[in-house]
Amino acid sequence: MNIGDAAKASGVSAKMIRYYESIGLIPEAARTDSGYRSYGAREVQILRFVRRARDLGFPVPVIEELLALWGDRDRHSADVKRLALDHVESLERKIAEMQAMADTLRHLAEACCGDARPDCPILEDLGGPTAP
Amino acid sequence: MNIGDAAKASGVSAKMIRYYESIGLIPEAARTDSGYRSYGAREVQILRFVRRARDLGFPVPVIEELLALWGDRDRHSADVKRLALDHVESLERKIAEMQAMADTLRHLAEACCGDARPDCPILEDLGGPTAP
DNA sequence: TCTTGACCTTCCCATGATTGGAAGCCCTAA
DNA sequence: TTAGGGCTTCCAATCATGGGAAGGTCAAGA
Repeated sequence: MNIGDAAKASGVSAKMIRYYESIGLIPEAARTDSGYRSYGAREVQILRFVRRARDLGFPVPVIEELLALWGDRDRHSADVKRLALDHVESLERKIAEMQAMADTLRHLAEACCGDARPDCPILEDLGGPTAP
Repeated sequence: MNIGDAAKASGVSAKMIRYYESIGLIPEAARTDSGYRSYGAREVQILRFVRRARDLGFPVPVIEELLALWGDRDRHSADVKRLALDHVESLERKIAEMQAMADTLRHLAEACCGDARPDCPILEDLGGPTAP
C-alpha cells in the first residue's frame, strides 16, 4: 500500500502520516526502490490507533505513551487508566472554563434587547457604555 | 505611561500590546522622542476591553468588530448580540465535542480495573487488545 | 558625573496539530 | 509517448502567546 491507500484505510491524512513519522510518533515506513513509503495491515492498525486516540482528544505525547503501553505485554492497566483519567480531567477543566464563558455571555445577551437601539449590556460589561 | 505601566493597568502583557498593535487590532500608540510607546487612560480602557473580550474567548477578528461597535454611537445592539450569541454557539459546539470525548473515556476507564494486569478496555477500544 | 539596573525597542523563534502549496519524480493506462 | 494522478521533500501559514537576544533609554544612587 502506498501512503494514499494507508490514509484511506486508516482515516489519517497522508500529510499527517508523514508528520507523525517525522516527529517519531510512528516508526519510519519502509520504502520502495523509488522512495515511496510502503504500508501493510500492521502499520494501518497503528495509524487507526493514533486516529482514534486523536479523536478522543489525546495530545500526541500521550499517544506516544499509549502506543508504548499497547505494545507492552507486561503493562499495568493502571498506567493506561491513569493516562485516560488525567486526560478526562484536563478536558473537564477546559469544558468548565468554556462553560463559564458561555454562561456569562448568554446571561449578558439575555439582558440585551437586540434591536436597533445602541444600548447594550454586553458592551457595557466589556468596557463601559461608550468607547473612550 | 510606558507600555509596562499600561500592561499592569490593563492586564494585557506588553508583548500582547505590541502584537495587537502590529495586527491592527488597536491603533498605533503615540511615541516619545526616544521611541517609547506612550499610553493614557483612553488607551488603557481599550486594552481592558480587549482583555475582557479575550477572557470571554472571543477570537481577535470578532474583537475587532466589537471594538468598532463599541465606538459606533449609531450601532444596533442587535449586531452586538448576534456576535455574542454566535460565539456562545461556537463555545457550546466545542464543549459538546469535548464532553463526548470525556464521557467516552470516563466510561472506558470505569470498565478498566486499573491494577497490575495488562487487560484494558481502553486500549481495546483504541486498537484492539495487543499491538500488531 | 558616572554607573547600575530596570525598562524599552525590534527581530526571530517556538508552541500543536493541521492544512496548503510548489517543484520535481514515478507509475500506469491509453 | 504522453497525460494524469500520486508520490517525494521543503516551506509557509494558522492562532494567540511566551521566550530570548541585541541594543538603546531612563532614573536613582555613589
